[in-house]
Amino acid sequence: MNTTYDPTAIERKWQQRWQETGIYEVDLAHAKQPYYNLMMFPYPSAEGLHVGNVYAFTGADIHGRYQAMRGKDVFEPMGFDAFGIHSENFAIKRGIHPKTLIAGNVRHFREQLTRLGGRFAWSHAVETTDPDYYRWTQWIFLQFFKAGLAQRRKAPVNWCPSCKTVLANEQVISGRCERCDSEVGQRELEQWFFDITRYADRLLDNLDHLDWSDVIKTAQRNWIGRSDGAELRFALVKDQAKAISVFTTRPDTAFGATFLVLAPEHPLVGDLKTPETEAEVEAYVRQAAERSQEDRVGGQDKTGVFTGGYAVNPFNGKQIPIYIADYVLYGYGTGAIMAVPGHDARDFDFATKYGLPIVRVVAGPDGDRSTLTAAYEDTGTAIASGPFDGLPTAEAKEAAIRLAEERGIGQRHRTYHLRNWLISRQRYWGPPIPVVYCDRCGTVGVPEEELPVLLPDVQDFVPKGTGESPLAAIPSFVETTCPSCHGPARRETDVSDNFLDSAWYFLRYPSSHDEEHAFDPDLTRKWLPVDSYIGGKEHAVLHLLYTRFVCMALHDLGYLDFEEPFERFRAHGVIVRGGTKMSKSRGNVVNPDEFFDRYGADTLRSYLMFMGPYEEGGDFSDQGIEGIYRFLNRVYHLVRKNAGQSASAASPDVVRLRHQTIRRVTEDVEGLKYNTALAALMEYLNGLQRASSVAREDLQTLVLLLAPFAPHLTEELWQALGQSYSVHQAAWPTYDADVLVAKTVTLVVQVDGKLRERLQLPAGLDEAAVREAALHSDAVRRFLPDGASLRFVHVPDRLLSIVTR
RNA sequence: GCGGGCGUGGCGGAAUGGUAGACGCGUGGGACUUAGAAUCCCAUGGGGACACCCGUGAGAGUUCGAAUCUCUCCGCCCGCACCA
Repeated sequence: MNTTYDPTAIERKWQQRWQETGIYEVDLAHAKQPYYNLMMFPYPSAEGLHVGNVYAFTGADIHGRYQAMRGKDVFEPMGFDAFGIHSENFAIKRGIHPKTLIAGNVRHFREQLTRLGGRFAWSHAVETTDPDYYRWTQWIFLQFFKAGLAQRRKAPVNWCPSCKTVLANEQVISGRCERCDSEVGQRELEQWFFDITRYADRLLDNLDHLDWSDVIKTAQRNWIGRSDGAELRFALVKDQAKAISVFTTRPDTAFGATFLVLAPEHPLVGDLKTPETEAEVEAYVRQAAERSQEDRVGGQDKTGVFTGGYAVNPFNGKQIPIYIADYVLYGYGTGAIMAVPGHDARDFDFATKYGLPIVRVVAGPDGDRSTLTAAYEDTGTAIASGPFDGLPTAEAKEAAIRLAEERGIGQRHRTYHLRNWLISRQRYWGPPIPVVYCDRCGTVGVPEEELPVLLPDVQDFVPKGTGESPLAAIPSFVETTCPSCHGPARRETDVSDNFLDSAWYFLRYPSSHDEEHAFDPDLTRKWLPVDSYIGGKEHAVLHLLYTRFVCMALHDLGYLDFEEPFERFRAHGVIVRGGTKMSKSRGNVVNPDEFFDRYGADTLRSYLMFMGPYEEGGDFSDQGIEGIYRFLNRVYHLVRKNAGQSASAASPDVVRLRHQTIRRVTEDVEGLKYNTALAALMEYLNGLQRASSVAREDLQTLVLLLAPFAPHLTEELWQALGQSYSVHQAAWPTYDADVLVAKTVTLVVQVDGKLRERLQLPAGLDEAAVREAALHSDAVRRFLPDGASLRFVHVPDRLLSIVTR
């Protein structure tokens, strides 16, 4: 008998059997206990599956396998997110058409995912680049267009000079392009937007009820960035009919507003300048336009110039000067602020630099009214504020808003950090936006029956940087007829953002073969919302926010009966190596293929899960993986050696250990604490190896509990134990709480908080008996002063604490 | 600057108010072997006058009892960042 553990042979054998028997496919229409187990589908890069993907998918797959053994009909689909700038840029670099490139990458990814041993329902795989898929991406665009949620308008937008396209706000990271790290500039362009800001309140408020990792909820709350305050109008001195609107969260400090500041791009700047200031103002505006976003934001030193104009502070009637400065952002609020240097640090800096008056209008705690040496930004009591004097900040805010509304100089207002979603891209590799421009009929949506608008198969797909997509250079694509009047018309040549493709893929999985609908109403009702979604934190405000928005909008349009797509979302951690992030430049990237070859998928899966808590990630060590490999070897040999034995009765200790292990592993797997689940299995194995005899049931339990982690090895051992195929369809073991109760316990005795004795006692003793036992111990008595009065704290079966003080 | 997380042996980590360091790596010793590999067994936080003391980033506090709760400080990681 060959008893060597040969992962390569075992894994190949069972992968083939799983495929032949289709055990991971689900009868979607008739499933009794549907459980939708989702993970973030990958971007099929040329480098192949990253170990980060392996980590993410393994953790989610273990969850799916566990749910299946709990009797759920688990649907665990997989797909490929293959449109977008990343693969397009790579294709340009290599001079290979992205279509060719992606096909090869997808093939490679599928092989690797199969080697990983995931329980994927491959018959429902989707590829976002498939016309049968993006046809429905275009369909969603059209529904939004018809509902007025998709609009084309001119706006200042982020422009990546290297990718030669616009970017959504979420794709600009500290002033740089998310994809290529180039510095992003601003351009005023006509673009397509999805009006996600209309949903800002719902996107924010729904978070309270979602079972999601807190990190993600916090990130979304911050990104949406709702703030409540007022919009106030300051009339111009020169022309009382004109006013500057400002947004403030502190209307209570309006009496302290000693000047106004406009963003350099503000439309009223032209009206304000005087012959004396004109040259300086124009120079500043020009300079601001040239500076990159990063430069403007980076420097803490504030710059600005006086426009020459004055406004009236409507609260105290004083004339105050109007400045322009680039610390005020055109894109936020109204692009203008009332500067309250006494109570805002930025305004304080600016006022100090340009010698502007600083007035205190909020007294600090204990009525502190001293002269300010720095901005006082906390709350307090209003002073020097006319009718608001003596009111605490919160009340003064309300009073100020009321007063503004009564006098018609402003109103309550709420604003958001969230911007509308810019979805058009001047690129080739994406779904064409299904719109036609007609001189007579205007902007017309492509009729649904004409979808998909196919992406033409062309040789030259390199972006030109003219602000137009490469598609604009293809007359056969551009020239068309108007669907409405049949006259000559031009197609939209921009493609949609890659994040639109991935904002609905999980709706498509169950309906992947449906040619009539984007998603079948019955299947969708049965399978959605998703039961469990696991993915990376990096998508906290990109994918996860867009997805929620798309579902909410589809719900409002009557296509979905839920508004939140993911009931439960868990963010997994990040794998590092040697304490630092893996990157090509550091040369510390783990190539999964190497480890599949050397140890097998079961070992790599288990090791990745053993490195640390799944939600926190871990440190990959080439030596550490040996420990898991040894563990699986020991499991293999123990089971093989004892498989033939009859179901002999095991010792009570082993029985209790078995039940304890079932409980620990079950609870840990439920809580994604895979590292401690494996530790419990190791302890169990150690216990079985030490035991004089091992019963059949002990081995079966070991195999069942290990099955989600090491699916191939356990399948092999399940067969060796004479059980019927498949271990992955067997029932998860249960434990008996009565068996867990130990007959003897180790009871710890503390004297004044220090551990002095461990007593082996029968379980369930009352306090009097425990005291008696403790006071008989020399180790305890030694620390008890003569004649001291003693106090006792008793924790049954755990501890007795004796206090002498 | 704001928000979130983290800080425990040589290393990854366990313990979320009750035996600090489970489990694994590494290391030392032993068994088996002609030898090695593999495997198995024992030991492994520091100190020590060995029936003890110290120890969870630092300091204080609450408690019979704190890695765990509270406050202050230091350090690291992640997200956002002149958001009015």
